[in-house]
Amino acid sequence: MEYNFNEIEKKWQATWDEKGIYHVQDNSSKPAYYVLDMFPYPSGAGLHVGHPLGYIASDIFARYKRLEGFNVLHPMGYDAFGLPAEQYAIEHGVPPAESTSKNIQNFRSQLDHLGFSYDWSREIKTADPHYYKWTQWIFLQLFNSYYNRHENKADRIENLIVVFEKEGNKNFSCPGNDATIFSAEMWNGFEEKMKMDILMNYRLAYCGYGEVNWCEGLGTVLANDEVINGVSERGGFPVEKKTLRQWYLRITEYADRLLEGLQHVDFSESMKDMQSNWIGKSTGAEISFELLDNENQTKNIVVYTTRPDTIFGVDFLVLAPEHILVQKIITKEQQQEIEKYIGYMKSRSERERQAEKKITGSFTGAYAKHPFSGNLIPVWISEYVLAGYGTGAIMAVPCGDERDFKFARHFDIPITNIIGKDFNGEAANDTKDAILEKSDFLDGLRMRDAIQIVIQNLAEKNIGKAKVQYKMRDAAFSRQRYWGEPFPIIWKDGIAYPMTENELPLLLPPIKDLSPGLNGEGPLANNREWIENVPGGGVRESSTMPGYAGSSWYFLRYMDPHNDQKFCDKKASDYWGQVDLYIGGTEHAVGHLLYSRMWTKFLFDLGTISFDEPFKKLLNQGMIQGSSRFVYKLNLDIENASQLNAPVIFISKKYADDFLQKNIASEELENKISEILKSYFGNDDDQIKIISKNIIPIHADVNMVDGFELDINAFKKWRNNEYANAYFILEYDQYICGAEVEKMSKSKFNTINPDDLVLKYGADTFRMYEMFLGPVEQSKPWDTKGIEGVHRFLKKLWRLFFDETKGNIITIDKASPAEMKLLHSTIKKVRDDTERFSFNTAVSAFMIAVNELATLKCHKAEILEPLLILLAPYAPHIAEELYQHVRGIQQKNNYESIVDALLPIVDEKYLTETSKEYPLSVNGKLRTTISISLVAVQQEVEAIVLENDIVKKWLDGKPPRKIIYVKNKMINIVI
RNA sequence: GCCCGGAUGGCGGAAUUGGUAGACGCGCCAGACUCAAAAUCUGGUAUUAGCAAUGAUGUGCAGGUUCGAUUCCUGUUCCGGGCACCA
Repeated sequence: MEYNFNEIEKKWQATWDEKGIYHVQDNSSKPAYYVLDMFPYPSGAGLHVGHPLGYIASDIFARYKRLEGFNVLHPMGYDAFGLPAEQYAIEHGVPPAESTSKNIQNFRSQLDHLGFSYDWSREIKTADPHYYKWTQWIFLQLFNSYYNRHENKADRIENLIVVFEKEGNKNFSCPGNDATIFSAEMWNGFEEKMKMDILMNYRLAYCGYGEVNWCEGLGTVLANDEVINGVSERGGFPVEKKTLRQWYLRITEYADRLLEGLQHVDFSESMKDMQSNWIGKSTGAEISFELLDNENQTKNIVVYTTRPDTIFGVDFLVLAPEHILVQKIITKEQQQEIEKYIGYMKSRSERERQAEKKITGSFTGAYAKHPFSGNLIPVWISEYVLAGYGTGAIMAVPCGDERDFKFARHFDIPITNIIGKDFNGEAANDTKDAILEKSDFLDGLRMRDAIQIVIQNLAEKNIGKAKVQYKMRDAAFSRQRYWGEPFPIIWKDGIAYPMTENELPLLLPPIKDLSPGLNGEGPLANNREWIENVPGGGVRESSTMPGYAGSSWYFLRYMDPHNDQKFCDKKASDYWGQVDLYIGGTEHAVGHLLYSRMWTKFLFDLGTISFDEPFKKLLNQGMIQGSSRFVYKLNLDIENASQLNAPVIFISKKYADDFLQKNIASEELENKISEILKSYFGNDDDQIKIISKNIIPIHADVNMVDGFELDINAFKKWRNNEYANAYFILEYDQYICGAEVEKMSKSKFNTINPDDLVLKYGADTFRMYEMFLGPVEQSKPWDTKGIEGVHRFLKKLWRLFFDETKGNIITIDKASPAEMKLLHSTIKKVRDDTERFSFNTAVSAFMIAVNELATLKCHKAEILEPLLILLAPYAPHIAEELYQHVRGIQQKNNYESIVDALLPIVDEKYLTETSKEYPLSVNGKLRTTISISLVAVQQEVEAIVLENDIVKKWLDGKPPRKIIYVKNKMINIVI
């Protein structure tokens, strides 16, 4: 009987499905465990071998936990809203709903071939109204909430209104605008519109005007993390700043908790670093500098600094060019120059400013007074100060800050040195450990220690205060797009009114025209019927929510996916709790992971769930890169090219490399080329003059290349016989391709479709091979070659059960101690490895075990049955097939799936030996081996060793200099 | 520029707490079976000297700590990822 993996896998997938074996209930006497994959965006390209890596890892772990006796929640769904479907609709006229559902079907069938244990009854799609009803509901909760800074949690906006009516906002400063201050009487006297505008500045989901990343190419606004080097992540269109009405999430109110929460989750250090860098907390002080004003009334410039200790080293102030005060403080003499500078600055794109860091700036003519010394300090403007961070103004300390130093140098501003010999006059020194000089009351203090003293002093004089700043901004939450959740908001007289819960879901209307609306509005704005069809008057919000809206809470929905009364019943979320293991790529480090952490904290604040971190442990799978192959096409520029077409010639790697390096063809290559030209042009070869030639590497489909050797016949047929008549210059009778590791993508012809591999080797082989490739967390290029090795292993396993001629060879003989030892050491190794996510070494352990059993000719059910259960998470189909076979042999014929089996446990008694040979070394140098009982304690070991004849001889009567080390592995004597 | 991670045979990688470096797999070499091929099996495979036993060298590079370092420390080079005028 042969290992017919296709048949076996089909059979068991159908059986498991039929019996609903992976459906889990929300209550069980078993402990709960939640294993989650980052759900995919169902792109049209389908799955390539990179996608399943994380899914396989999570499936192994879910199955493993199930065998350990846990009630495991392991669901899957689709992040179905998003830009690509809309782009596709614009280009091909297929409605996004249609293409998305087609892509989902395709994804599903690909996933099904791999034998995953998802509970598909819990499948969710973010574009499904039953789902986005609750996305809209959560948005309404955010809209109807503010952040109570005293209690450090979100609270209903009604409660804030009650406070305003009683005492104004003196205890609840406005997060959207510091300058908003009012008393109870003022509040009660405000018009409705005024009140709503003020409340908008408190809401956790709010609408405001702000500079946004506007992408003309996509006709929409992008989040910071969707912009890469000044162009859009998708499409690569240029992105510019534009002021637009936008919805935002006030995530900055959660900055501290998002930072603090990182200490309680098991994320990799680099992931935590990325998040905390993104949040970018810095502590420092705001300091107010009084302006020495000429005409207008006196104004203050408030700067933000993390280094108040350097206050006496301030040589000038710098404002961001966009700073509101700039226009008010410039002197007549400087007016022209400043305007020229601002004009210049506006001409510079974001990209230019990032690319070339020029030192630019202009003097305003104004001076400020130093808060302590009273010295006059010139005020400058410069683009290196950002309007959006801190107060948009800084105090420049050239001796301590590199940028300030360069600026001072460039504009010949005298530099004050407050750190003596620690400043060499050539470069700034940002140390905190220098002793301060020329610093009045700070003289002689270490800078580090001076910080608090300065802040205290400033506070007493009421000219400054300690201040914490964050780099993170509020998250832009609206898109001028069609394919997203509509906002449940009605605009009436410039006021945003939330819809009520029972009006949800607000359905996304099907529309044909997806072109952008006027004035930066989305496509929905063109659908007047929908926009204006509002009972009670008003118009609907025309923008839609961004891609991350639906993905910020989906992990909660899986716990209670069909509930139409609540987004998730608290009983269900209490039972399942946090996601125990979350697997996905690092690319979501600062986007999705930060937003879902915020939403979870918010829902926790509302009391709707009992945990405020969504993911207990995060495992980042590495990317599987493509290993691209190149062929080298020779471009010939020949005389009379108008009449003659040059032949298409491909050059093997050796010659091409040589050519590309030296930029000139070797004699050997020249000869080969002229040979081809001769045969191509026949007798006319005298006429052919090559003017120039160069080589262009082009991607060849990796599926036509074996290792590095091109299958020339397949290549000729490629792309409708495009190169059917091409010539090939070979090396050693082979065409050798160039290679490079790149991201896997269709356009690079380096994608490998898992379906093909599953067909050829089976899902079990594929699963194990992806794991065997290396640590899950590591990125690595795909290489199909090694898959044979894993496949051989499974065939070998099969032959432990079936012989080609004899058929079944399983026996119910008693196992020998050696066999038991092998079994239990394998159980131990595999369990340890699986628990620490070292799946590659676990696969190795299986290989060693099977090799050993084959050598021992061990076909005993007693050994093989537990081994199969152990293997089931990795290779579920073959394990189930053989397991049922073994149980049949043992006459346990009632069907019980291996899925319901219990994982074998390690019996230490088979692992311990009574004595062990230890290597014995002298001064680290291996000398001999010595047999010592494992139960011996340290003193005994010493005695045994010292009694050893050889050792005695070495020691020559003298005692050893150092104690003997036994570390379960070796013994060493130091003399 | 800053932060984080990494570097081990021809290749992917292993070495879990400082303790016999190179497990396992690929590839390659030789052999068995076969008319032959495939499949399968057996042996070999870091470098170097040697017929061999064996010796020397060896985990990017230069040092250090230690009886002993792929592992810890200092410096340095290269590669990958993230952030980027954040005061």
